[in-house]
Amino acid sequence: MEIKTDIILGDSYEVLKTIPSDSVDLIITSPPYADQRKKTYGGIHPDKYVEWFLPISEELLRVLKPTGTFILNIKEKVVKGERSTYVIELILEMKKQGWLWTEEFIWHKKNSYPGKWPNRFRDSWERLLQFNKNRKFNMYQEEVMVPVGDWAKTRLKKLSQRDKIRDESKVGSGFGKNISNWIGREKAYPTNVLHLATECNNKKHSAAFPESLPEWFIKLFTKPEDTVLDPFMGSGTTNIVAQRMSRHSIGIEIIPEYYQMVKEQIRPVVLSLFEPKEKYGKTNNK
Amino acid sequence: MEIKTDIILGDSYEVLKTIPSDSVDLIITSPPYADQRKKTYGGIHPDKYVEWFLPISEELLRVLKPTGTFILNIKEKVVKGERSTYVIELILEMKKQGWLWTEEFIWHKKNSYPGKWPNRFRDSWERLLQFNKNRKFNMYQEEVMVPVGDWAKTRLKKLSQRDKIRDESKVGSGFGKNISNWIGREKAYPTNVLHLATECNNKKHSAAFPESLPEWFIKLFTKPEDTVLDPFMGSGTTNIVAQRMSRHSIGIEIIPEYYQMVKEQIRPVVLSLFEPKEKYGKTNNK
DNA sequence: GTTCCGCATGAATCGATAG
DNA sequence: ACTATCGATTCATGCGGAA
Repeated sequence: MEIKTDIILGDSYEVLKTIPSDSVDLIITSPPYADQRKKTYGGIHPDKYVEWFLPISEELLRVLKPTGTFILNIKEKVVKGERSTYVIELILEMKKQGWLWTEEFIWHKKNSYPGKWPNRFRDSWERLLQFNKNRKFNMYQEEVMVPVGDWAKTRLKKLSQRDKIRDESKVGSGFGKNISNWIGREKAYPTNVLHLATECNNKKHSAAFPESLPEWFIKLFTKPEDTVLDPFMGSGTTNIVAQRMSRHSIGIEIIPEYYQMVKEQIRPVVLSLFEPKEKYGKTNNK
Repeated sequence: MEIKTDIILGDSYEVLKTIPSDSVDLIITSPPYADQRKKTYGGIHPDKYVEWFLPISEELLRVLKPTGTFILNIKEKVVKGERSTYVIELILEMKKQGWLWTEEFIWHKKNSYPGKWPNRFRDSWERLLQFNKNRKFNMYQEEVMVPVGDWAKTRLKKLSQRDKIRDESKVGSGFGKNISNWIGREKAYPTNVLHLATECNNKKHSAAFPESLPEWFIKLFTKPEDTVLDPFMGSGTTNIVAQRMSRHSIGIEIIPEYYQMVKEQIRPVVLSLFEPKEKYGKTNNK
């Protein structure tokens, strides 16, 4: 079996037009946010964002298989003290195109960008909008069930006490948590809130998500040898993870520097296929 | 100093019209969601929801002080496998009324409703939309600072060793009740993600949100003797907390049973003021 | 007086069945 | 065809009773 990882240099909209209809199982991307990353993408003004994105989402709707899923990582920026509305306007417009707005996951960024402002706190979450073509789509829930170890850990952190306190607290009785409730349990289904830390080890690229993010959705929505697409590849996280997980993938990037960087990162992995199996090896240097 | 807690029986829109303009410092409410709580509130159809809410938000805009804040707790339900759009439509319409959509907090509900479905996970978050009249508004960030450090780790270790631990804090992430316990430690500002469990408390009536939720926003956006308004009072959580925190408050409720229940819960607390101090006594029987 | 175990119960959602 | 109701699924939490 050979996994094909197609890295394409060019404008997203133009390249998408060359991709066959109904050929992609999962689209996962983090497009340039409005007016962000000016140096690299030129920055799209918040007022023009929807207008700019709609032709692209139209093409994405075309290339996605009927059973496929589109995960859009996005967050509105603050303009003049107010949250912009381009994201929610985009949702409404994409529905008009025929997309189903199936779900909105929350990505809780544990280590959010530091800073202090007089009238707001640090922004530590982003939207992960799930869109589909049909009500029926492929979803492999068992693949992302949380194993005991991780689950118990996260629970333990938030655990308060095993000793109850009745009335000295304002909020009423304390927690009487029964440890046996989770010990011995093997797996549980996750929820629509994802707790992931942002990775800050990629100095070159301006806005990349952690590998665990595409990994989670690739596990959830695809099987090996399915095809994953990232129309705004950036540092190529999606494609690198997809290849490691034996999924075909396509990455589109307009900036030559990023394109080159990903190209070089992909190559050694391909070569390693001719060597003894090394599924999750350190062949790609992240 | 006497704290006034006004519990009013009646239709929200009608009662709001009797409240003076620019008189409220904080509005925090959780209106009946579309098609939810049918048994008690009749249920508003998703398609009619915006239309139903807009006259009310118009009045809320009038009664709020220029420096005040409106916190709206809401979440869209799933209809035919898709998320409804009435919440995002509401945001757009409220902006047309003159509201500023300042921020969106996420309430991460640790104990979300159970269930398993082929195409979605459990919904474990809700929106806490912040609206303002002006870009400048009152915000007392220091009041909600949370302790940082390794105390959680230490406690975790003790816990695993089955030592006796007394912990009056609700959770370690921004809603500790006895923050004074941690004076001397370093403190940090919270983020816009709140971690709270829903309270499944009284057998009779379920509270819309846990007490720590209004408590947090009351601390953040008001000072003692300010006025808090909840136009959909329900079980009166907001008003009970406001009174305990020495804020005047107004609660509006259309269901006589809830109205009566809150009335009875408020009275004993008021009376206790004439007795020796009993700040966090069992006067309110939750 | 503490700790542990069992159990009821939710601002849920889907699919099937009934009018 | 379109709404109304019901059963099944699932799990964190609070509480009562037992060890």
